[in-house]
Amino acid sequence: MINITLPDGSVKEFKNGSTPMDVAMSISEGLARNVISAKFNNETVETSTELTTDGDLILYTWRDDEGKKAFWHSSSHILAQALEELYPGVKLTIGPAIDNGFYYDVDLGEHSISDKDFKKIEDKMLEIARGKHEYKMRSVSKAEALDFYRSKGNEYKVELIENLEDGTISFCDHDTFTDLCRGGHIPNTGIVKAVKVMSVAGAYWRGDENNTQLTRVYGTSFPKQKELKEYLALLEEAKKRDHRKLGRELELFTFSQKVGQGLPLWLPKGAALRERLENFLKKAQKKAGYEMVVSPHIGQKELYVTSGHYAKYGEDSFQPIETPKEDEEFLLKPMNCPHHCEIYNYRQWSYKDLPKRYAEFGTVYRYEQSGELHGLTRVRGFTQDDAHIFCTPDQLDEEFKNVIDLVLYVFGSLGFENFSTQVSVRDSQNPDKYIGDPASWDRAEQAIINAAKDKELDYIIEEGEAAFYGPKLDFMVKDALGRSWQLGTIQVDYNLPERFDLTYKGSDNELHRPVMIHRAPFGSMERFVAILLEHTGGNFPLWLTPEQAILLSISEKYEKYAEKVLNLLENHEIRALVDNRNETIGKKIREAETSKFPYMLIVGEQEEKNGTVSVRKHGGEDLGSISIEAFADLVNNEIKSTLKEF
RNA sequence: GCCGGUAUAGCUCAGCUGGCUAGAGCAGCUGAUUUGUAAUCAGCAGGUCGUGGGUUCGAGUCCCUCUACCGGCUCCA
Repeated sequence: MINITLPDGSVKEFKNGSTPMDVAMSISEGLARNVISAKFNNETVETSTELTTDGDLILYTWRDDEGKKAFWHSSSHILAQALEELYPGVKLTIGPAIDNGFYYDVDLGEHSISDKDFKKIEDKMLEIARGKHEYKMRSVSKAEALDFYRSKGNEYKVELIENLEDGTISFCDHDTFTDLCRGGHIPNTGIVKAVKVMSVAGAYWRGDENNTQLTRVYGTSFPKQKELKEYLALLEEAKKRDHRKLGRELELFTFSQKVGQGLPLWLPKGAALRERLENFLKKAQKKAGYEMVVSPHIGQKELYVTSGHYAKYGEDSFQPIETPKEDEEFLLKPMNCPHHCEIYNYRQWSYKDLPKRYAEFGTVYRYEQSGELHGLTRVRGFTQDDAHIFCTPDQLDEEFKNVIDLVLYVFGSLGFENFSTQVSVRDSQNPDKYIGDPASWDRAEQAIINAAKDKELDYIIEEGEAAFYGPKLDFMVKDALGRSWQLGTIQVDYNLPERFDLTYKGSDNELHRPVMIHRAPFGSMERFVAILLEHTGGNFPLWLTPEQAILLSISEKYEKYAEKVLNLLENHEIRALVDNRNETIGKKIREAETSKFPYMLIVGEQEEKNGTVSVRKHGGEDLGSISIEAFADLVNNEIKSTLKEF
């Protein structure tokens, strides 16, 4: 007999060789019907794995993340079988579960898949699923595994197996299909009731662009048809929050084929919104002891040779601008730091002067590869809310923490609550990728981790994600479709002070090297506005939104009164518009709703007589008829409650 | 940059296997209507079908080039 400990702490005795499914059955028939995967002593097992020792068992259903993982992993086997049957000779590589489904990377050889083929693949998958084939794991020797895939001519699996240790290799069979697999499946294929091939894409073997490009087939699956429908509806909803769509509808920005790809054009409303964001940050920065500076959009090539950026990115960048005079070369500035270093260098500093905090909304240009451009989140010309802090090594910890406070203030004021933070450190395997001495790197990485701990950030450490000149702390926020984007960033740099020979006079009357912190709470104005659009669905905080109210006149008789109210609102610094068109009030309200005006002020006979406005909130709430002053108070109080002082 | 897809009016989209002067809704303009909390009615105007080339008696439709956009991969100072 063996003792199985369940998550609630209870211990039950089972016959040696009982399976997780047997355990589920002993608890309830309902659980047995729903259990689709399990962990035993923290290791993923099959529901059919025979347990032969005492241990902790967790049973998972579709409701658990682990259950979904098993479900989608198992679904990827079905996809692989379908692809093998439909495209003879296809070579399978890897096919994991991902956030909302799964994919399989395959080498199709002569074949190709386009969205017209999706239905065919889905039908084949469903046909396989309906066969209710059990997933059966078996151990194989390395030699056996290699033989199997060599005979199939699948060099990818052979490569994978060659990197595995003999004795740890297993295959999973279901129906006529066999795959190299570590395990973690649902009991049988029949549990998969709904499948959808989402898209195909190219993906490089092992993520290296020098390798063969494989075809990645993305899919998702569900235990019920209804859940698939709901998921697809959710995706449709998310598309409505896409910043590219909202940006056009709200007339914030546009792109032009003539101007060029990745070069956004800000429309008046978008430019005004940007200005409000800038002023908001400028105000906080002033309190935090920053000074504004201004630098030009180009700099001599030599500047970037000094900074090291030219060696690193020169070839893959916008190429130098040549002038009529020979031997002059200028680069569009890809970042502001070298300019700010030279600003620091304009005179000699004492340790008593530090830290110096130079801030600039600096527009930079980077030659992003064409396929990487994406709305406002990835562009070729953008404005960073940049600042560089030059401080003594002693001041680093405190300065870093102050910057974290500023970033948290910015995020809080704009309602970003679901962000994660990432500490990016060196890739220990590739020390050559980084410039600067290892001891400085160690110090900087430690300073960041200490600050993150101190500020109780929920952070993860990512190896190999550091910039080539220093480690960083990034604030990540997801867009409408769940893709993660870096917004705020704080980076420590020991390298540029060295390269630009930055110094300060210490109390010992000797010259010392300052430490530099790069930081941008928004990251870039473009990306920040994009993500903010998707988070708010275009319903910006009242202090930021383009127009806070729209006056809707019932008929032409009340035009004058509407204009008068508009003037009064302007006196209260409320941004408003008048809709005096000859349209029904119903239509004006409908359009004001779709245009996302936070407040609609209806004015007609009653309002004119009493000197009031009838207030309707976006969404339909009727606040009744109130005086202009009362409305102004309403707006200003709402703003005060969301926008605190730094 | 790579793989796959898309491009028709300001916006959202029809236009089947090639065959009369390329359609609709919304937006716009003109007129009627003077409206009380999500679409008043009528009329008008608007498109070298992304670009350049090719096949064909004939191309929005088929083929190629380029450009831009979309989903991924790689990249992201």
